[in-house]
Amino acid sequence: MKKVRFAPAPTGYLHVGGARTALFNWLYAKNTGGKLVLRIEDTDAVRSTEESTKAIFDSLEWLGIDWDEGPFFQSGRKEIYRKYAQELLSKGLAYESDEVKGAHKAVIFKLPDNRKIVVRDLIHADVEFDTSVLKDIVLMKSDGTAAYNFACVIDDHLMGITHIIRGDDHISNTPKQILLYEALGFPLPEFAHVPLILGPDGSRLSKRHGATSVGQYKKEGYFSKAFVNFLALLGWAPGDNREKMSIEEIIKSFSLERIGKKGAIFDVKKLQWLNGVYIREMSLEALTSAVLPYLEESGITNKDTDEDHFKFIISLVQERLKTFSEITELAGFFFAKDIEYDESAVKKYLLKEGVAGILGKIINEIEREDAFSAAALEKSFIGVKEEMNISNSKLIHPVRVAVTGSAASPPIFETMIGIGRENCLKRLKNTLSFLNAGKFPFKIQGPGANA
RNA sequence: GACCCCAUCGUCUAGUGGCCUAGGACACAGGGUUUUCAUCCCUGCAACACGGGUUCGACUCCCGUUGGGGUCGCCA
Repeated sequence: MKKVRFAPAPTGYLHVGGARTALFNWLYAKNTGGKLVLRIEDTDAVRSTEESTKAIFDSLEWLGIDWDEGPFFQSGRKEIYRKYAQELLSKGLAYESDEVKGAHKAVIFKLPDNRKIVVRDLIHADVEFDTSVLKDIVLMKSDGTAAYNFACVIDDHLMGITHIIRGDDHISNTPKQILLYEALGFPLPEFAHVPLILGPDGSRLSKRHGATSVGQYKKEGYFSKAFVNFLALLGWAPGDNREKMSIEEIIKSFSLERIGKKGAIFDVKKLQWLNGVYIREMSLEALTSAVLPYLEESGITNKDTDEDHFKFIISLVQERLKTFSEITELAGFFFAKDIEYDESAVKKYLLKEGVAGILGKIINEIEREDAFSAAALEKSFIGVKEEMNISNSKLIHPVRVAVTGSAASPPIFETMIGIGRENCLKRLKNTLSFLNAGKFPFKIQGPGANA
């Protein structure tokens, strides 16, 4: 039985690189019918925090990654590490440091001279190191806790890990760990070092490239299934051109052999596209509940809005959404008390000859008609069009800007129905008075916003 | 700097010596549908880093160069 592990240090939120490592481990376990162990590497008492641990659990849960054993905390296993350190000490393979840095004496592993260590890696070929380029390995720190390479080796052995799947950045630790496996008399596990996730400039993905924590992507309104799908395709490919894959399909096709050796740049554009694909396939119910928190948070939901009406509005923007959070931008005007206008839309469609007259006419037509349906609206629009002898677009565009504040919206009749008769009338009249006053409440353009 | 890893379109990748005038997806550009936007459809753009070998034949194998990345903590 294969057994893998995910072993994050709780010194910050779950990084997307860590998330992918966790995912690959999880996928490997699922694919082979093996087990996944979760181990929290909190030997650094100063930097490890409970919040981080919690954030990691939250993110793993959001991603849908569960584990079969653990979580084990290294902070609770000090005695175990101490025992093995003592063993190496008494065998003469390790020595105590003379440097006094803390309450204890650090225990350090003495490296053999000029030995070649070959790391057999499932992703890379064999990688050879010479011990002459390595330094002695700290086993126990002078604060009495175990150092990474030591705790890692002992735990991986004691927990029965058969395959160590971890980031590429650990490859240079591996020869040291192999030496420790040997010294301790532990059998060697298999290693698979997956390439790192890179930022747009090709260097390791970090904060300066933008969002790096899984929590951030959740917050920005990405659907966990889309995110996982995207992550799986970063450095791994099924080999048959599939892009959108269900988690079951991914599990079924997953293999270590198909993981690439090259670092992969995190392409947010592709994530957005994939997220849009998932959103378009969501049920209205699911999408509505996914999107609701964003509307509530920005305070634009209208409590009077009934469920069906709400869903109707969601259905209008569903295919336009790339992330859940965009709902406020795309559907905010349906709920807003007073709309703000996009400056360039006003210039383009409202500040034109005859627009005031056209808006006045459509107000009349709508007021004269009791019904407020697509059919009724169409009748009103045709009425104005014929009476004023104007083209459809001469009418539709100004009305759209008048009722939404924007030049882009879902189809005009549905949009108006979503806004409601009274609100439409009110906005039309407001627009008319702004037009007369020559002054509009313009939307503040955020950075990157385009008219 | 030392050691290690990596190298196909801008990006993610397919490709394991002939199937390659190198395939798909994202992005981008143009067009159609929608008198808006989005969706959808069509078209286009665009790559084997370079130089040597090996071979009847190299994107695929070997060597070198260049470029990029990672690691060099009593952090993990």
